[in-house]
Formats: sequence, C-alpha cells, structure tokens
Amino acid sequence: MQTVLVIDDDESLRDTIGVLLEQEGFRPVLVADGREGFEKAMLLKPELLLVDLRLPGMSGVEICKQLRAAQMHTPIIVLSAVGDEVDKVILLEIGADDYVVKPFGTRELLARIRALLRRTSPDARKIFHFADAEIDLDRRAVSKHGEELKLTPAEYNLLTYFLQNPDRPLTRDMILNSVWGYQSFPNTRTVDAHVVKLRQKLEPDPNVPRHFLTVHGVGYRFVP
Amino acid sequence: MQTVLVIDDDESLRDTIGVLLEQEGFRPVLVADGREGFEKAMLLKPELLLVDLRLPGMSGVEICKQLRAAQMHTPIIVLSAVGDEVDKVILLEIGADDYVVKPFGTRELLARIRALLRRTSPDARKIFHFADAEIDLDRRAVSKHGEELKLTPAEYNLLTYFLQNPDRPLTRDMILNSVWGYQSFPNTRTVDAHVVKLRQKLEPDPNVPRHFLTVHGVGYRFVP
DNA sequence: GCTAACTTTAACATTTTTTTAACAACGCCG
DNA sequence: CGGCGTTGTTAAAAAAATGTTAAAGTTAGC
Repeated sequence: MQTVLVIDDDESLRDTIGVLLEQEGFRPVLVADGREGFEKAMLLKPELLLVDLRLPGMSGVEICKQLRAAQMHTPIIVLSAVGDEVDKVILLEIGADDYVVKPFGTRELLARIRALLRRTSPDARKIFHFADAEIDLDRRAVSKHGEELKLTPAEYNLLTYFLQNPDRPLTRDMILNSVWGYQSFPNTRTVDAHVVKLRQKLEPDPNVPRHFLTVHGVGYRFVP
Repeated sequence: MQTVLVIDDDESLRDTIGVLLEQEGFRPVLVADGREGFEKAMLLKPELLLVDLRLPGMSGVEICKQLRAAQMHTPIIVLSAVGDEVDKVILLEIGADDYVVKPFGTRELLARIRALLRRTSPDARKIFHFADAEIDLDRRAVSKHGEELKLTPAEYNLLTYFLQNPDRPLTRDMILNSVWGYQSFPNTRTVDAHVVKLRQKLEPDPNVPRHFLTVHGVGYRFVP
C-alpha cells in the first residue's frame, strides 16, 4: 500500500485529507509540525508528500529543500493558502512537483495525487539493456529494436536469472534449481532447449551467440 | 443534455428549482423521498445532484455516504436549511462538493451549479476511452457507440481495476485481491470468466482481443 | 419465500507452452 | 584426423493454461 505523508498544521484539514486518502486506498500519516514532518519523511520514505507551506517548526520550503539535498526524490505536492505568495518557479526550484491552493476540492487533490504518482513512479522501473534489446522487469516486457516480443514464462524466468547473474558460468543444475525450482526434475536438456529459444529471440545473430555463451562441459554464461 | 437530480421534500422549492433548471437547459428529475432519491441516483447516473440534508426516507448525509461508498463520484451540492448545523469538514468528509444555505437566490444556485460542473467535468472527471467505448468512472456509466451498456458490479469493478493499471501484467492474485478483496477466495477461474464477459461486451471483436490481453502463465494485461 | 440477476464453479474444448527424443553438428583430446 | 562426449536444433508428444459454456450456488429485491 502506498504511504502518503501529510504535513499541515490545520487539524481539521489534516483529518479530512486523512480520511480521504484512507478511502482511496492510501496509508496516510498525519503530522502537524514541520520538523517532525521532515524526520518522518526521512524515516518512512513515503510514496508521496503533501506539505503545507506555512508550518510551525520548519517551513514547507525548507522541508522540500532539505529532502532534496538529502537525495530524497519523493514526489511532493505543496499546499498553499490563498494569501501566500506562490511563485511557481520557486516551488520548482525547491523541488516541489505540484501545488494546490487552499481551499481545494477533494477531487482536485485526488486527481493531482494520482497524476503525480503516475508521472513519477514509472521512472523507478528497472530496465535492462543489452545488444539491441530492452527488458522491463516490472512490465514483463521485452523488446528488440523497439518492437515488443513475446516470451513464455520459462523463457522469461530464465532470462531474468541470466540478467541477475551476468558474466558467471552457470551450470545446468544451478539453472534448474533457481529457475525451475526444487520440486521439478526435468531433463537437463530442457535448459539447452530454452537457451536456444532465447538466442533465437534476443541474439542479433542466433548462429553466433554473443550474449548467451556456451561454457563447454559446464553450462552457460551470460554477458550483457 | 445534462441531467440534474433534485432530492428535496419541499414541493414548492423542488418545483421552483425544476423550472429554473429547465430554463437553463438541464434535464431536472425531481424526487421528494431520500431513499427513492438514492435509487434514482444509482439508476439515472445524473451529472449533478442537489440534495437536501433533512429528508424523509434517508438523510442527505446518508445519501452522499452511500453513493461515495458505491464508487459513484457524481458532484453533489447540499441544500441546507438555515437552522441546520453545517460543518464544512463533515460535508467534505461525506463526499459533498459544495453547499448552499436556504433560502438562496436562484442566481446563486445556478452559479454554484455552473461552477461545480466546470470544476468537475472537463479534466477532473475521469472519462476513459478505448476502442469505441467510453467509461465514465464517476457516473459508473459505460457506453459503446454512444449507447449505454449494462455491466454487472463485478464486471464494472474489474474494468475499473484494468483502467487504473494499464499496460501492466496483472496476476490473477493481484486482481482477486484488489477487485474481490482479501476476505474472499474464489476459484481463480472466476477472473477468467469475468474477463470473457468484459471482452464480449467491450472488445470490437471478442475473438481477437486487442485490449484485454492474456499474458500466458501470468494473468491479464489491459492496453487502452 | 419466490423470482431474477448475478457470481462462482465445474466441465470440456482449445490454445500455448514445456519437455522429450532424435539426430546433426561441434569441440576437445589423443 | 577420428572418436566420443557435449551441445544445437527441431518436431512431436505431453502437460499446462486459458477460453467457453452452462449449470449450480448466491444474493437482492419484491
């Protein structure tokens, strides 16, 4: 579940947002004090921060700056009161990702939260590259020359195992254990058959393997 | 034409609002009873709701709560009598978007209606399009070629989940957890059965799925 | 309590994937 | 260079997963 840290000294607003977030399936953490909020942010590493600009203890601006300085890239939405002089440029400079002006509708806030999370989270994806192929582990998507290609579960599992153990000779037993699991005991040639398929699908020239190499008498070795 | 559902037990006020809305190009539907109003809301899926707080059958507060609980996000304006204790925060919590205090001028009411519709309809309103279908999440309404089509609750929930997680392979477990909830453990084939139904209702050609794709060995993937 | 609508399950058909077996090709070693 | 074990390759058998349908089980509303 995604944690959202809310730092605002207006108690009723804080609670309202808390209830709203809960309803929408987030885990809200509510804090009134600026300094306490900053510490919670560092500790909890929430998926999103809602920060009031005007705060006791430590201003919203300061919180943003410090977090960014600490290499914390949590998306931040700034809540600003209508009177505050809000300069978009300044907000961007201090590392905020979006802002809403109080009073705001709950739907607007939710829309912003959703949009921001969608906008920021995909970047955390782990994407492997080698040869002209790209493997997006989260999406289970593999593409070559930008064209999506289909891998079967066994192929995909084998590929991820190779990706996680590059440059190392891997015996068929090791591969069977890690990829197929202990309970199944297929013929060791099964591994060979699947390596062939990976080569066919991923090697620039399947007849001259450059990434899925054979280690004669041992097994296989993957070089990125 | 935009439908506005008015739930108020004061007949003369109800009629006044009805005439006003008609003049302004809306399609008013007038109801006196709270429970009846709630049912009409679920059935008609109006673009806007005007709800009196004090109602026979079912209170305005209850109507708002229930609608929101049913994932119906139609904008709601609460009509409150001058004596009612109205707490903005409570109104927000129960899911109301705005309120006016009786007695109010027709121009004020209209202004609020217009403002709220403007605020909610263009961008904040989540309307998904794919193939020749349109899904209005807020109104829980699905149409194909402009014709409304009926989805059962399970189908709708599943669709919503797909819409909110596009392009990502979703395992049956993930789907069961998110759509059916933790407490229920139906056969995994339940998901399959419902995917079939969604395909039948929404795919241009159900035999060649282009949006509800199966990821063999994993689950399903929705591409808009 | 009855009906109608919906959900779940079970059964069977179909599709996709995995494994195996067979043979060809290769590499190492004398 | 020739033999022997290893690997490449392929197609078919076997297994697993999914599609589909209808019947059984639930639930909600009257």
